[in-house]
Amino acid sequence: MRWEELGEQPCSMSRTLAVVGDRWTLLILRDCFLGVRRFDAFERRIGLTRHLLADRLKKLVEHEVLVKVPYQQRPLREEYRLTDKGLALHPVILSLVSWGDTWMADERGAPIEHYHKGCGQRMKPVMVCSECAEPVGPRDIDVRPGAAFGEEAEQLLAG
Amino acid sequence: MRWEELGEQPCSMSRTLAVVGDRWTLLILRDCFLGVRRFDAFERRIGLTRHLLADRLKKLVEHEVLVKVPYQQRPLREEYRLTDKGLALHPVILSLVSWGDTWMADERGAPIEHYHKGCGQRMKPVMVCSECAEPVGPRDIDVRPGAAFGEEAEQLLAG
DNA sequence: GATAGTGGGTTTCATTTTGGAACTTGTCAA
DNA sequence: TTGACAAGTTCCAAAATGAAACCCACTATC
Repeated sequence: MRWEELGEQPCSMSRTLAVVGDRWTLLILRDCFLGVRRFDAFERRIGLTRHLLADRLKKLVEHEVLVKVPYQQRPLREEYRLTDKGLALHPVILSLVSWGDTWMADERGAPIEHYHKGCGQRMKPVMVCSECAEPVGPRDIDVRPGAAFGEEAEQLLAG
Repeated sequence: MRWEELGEQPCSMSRTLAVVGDRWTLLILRDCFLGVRRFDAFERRIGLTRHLLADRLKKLVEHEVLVKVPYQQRPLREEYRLTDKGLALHPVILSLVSWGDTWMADERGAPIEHYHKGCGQRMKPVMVCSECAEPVGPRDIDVRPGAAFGEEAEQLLAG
């Protein structure tokens, strides 16, 4: 399967990965959430080639995860900012970082610590149910084909 | 930067991506959470080549995200199961799927619906603070270099 | 007014990674 | 004896990546 086909699958995960399922893309987004906005800042921080950086940024703009906003005229210079669609990826970044903190830390502990501005304490993100606010684990969720996806989804679930 | 270097960065996100930052790997993990365990089931459902599937499964086993468990002798057949480390990736999968449900759905709506076994309702996952249980958004978190990472992290944050 | 620097790219080309398809191995069943 | 099944491995062409050089519009410095 190719990238293009991936986005056409009847699966929200495949469609999401068609947009962000690439190590560089996710590192770019991590930096966006830390406030990085300019081409050369991404390049220096992430250490990927200009070639790929240009390509990934273009794709993120096409998918409306980022927008180019001019910050100076003559010469025209534009920076990249998260859209609402992009900001909505926050839980993805947060859960990736949190897993790394817990399972990939070396003897020195987590490289970066997260503090919740609301309560001031050092925190970890926790996933809860939108309806009853209880934490949700791997065994707590029932997956059912969406209304309009009877057949296709049956097949997927039948694997 | 190469894959190998990625895992050595003083960044939990990089380290996580060194393990799961690949579209195939994440699709494999999605299926694991749906109960898929066998080589040929992954192959049929995901549509990737046996070649790559073997490679990705091997890496996931090396990183202790999956374990091989025999389910029959003569001929020896083994299946792949999530370890605790692997189960801990649930929030990652959930947040990826949830983003796709919201931002990549077509006119037919989400392909799969999630129901919380605890309360029986259709749900979305929400990220909250482990300390005060309030939802956390992109602007609600302060990021500070971990105790032992003063210099390295300063550099990263300075970008 | 020549020279160097900055920001944001594009081009070129060798090296890696993928995709596709066929082949292997151990075992059972017809 | 032939076929099927599960879980891989091997081979080769096509696509993606990494490294480095080049380009362009301006500004600031000598």
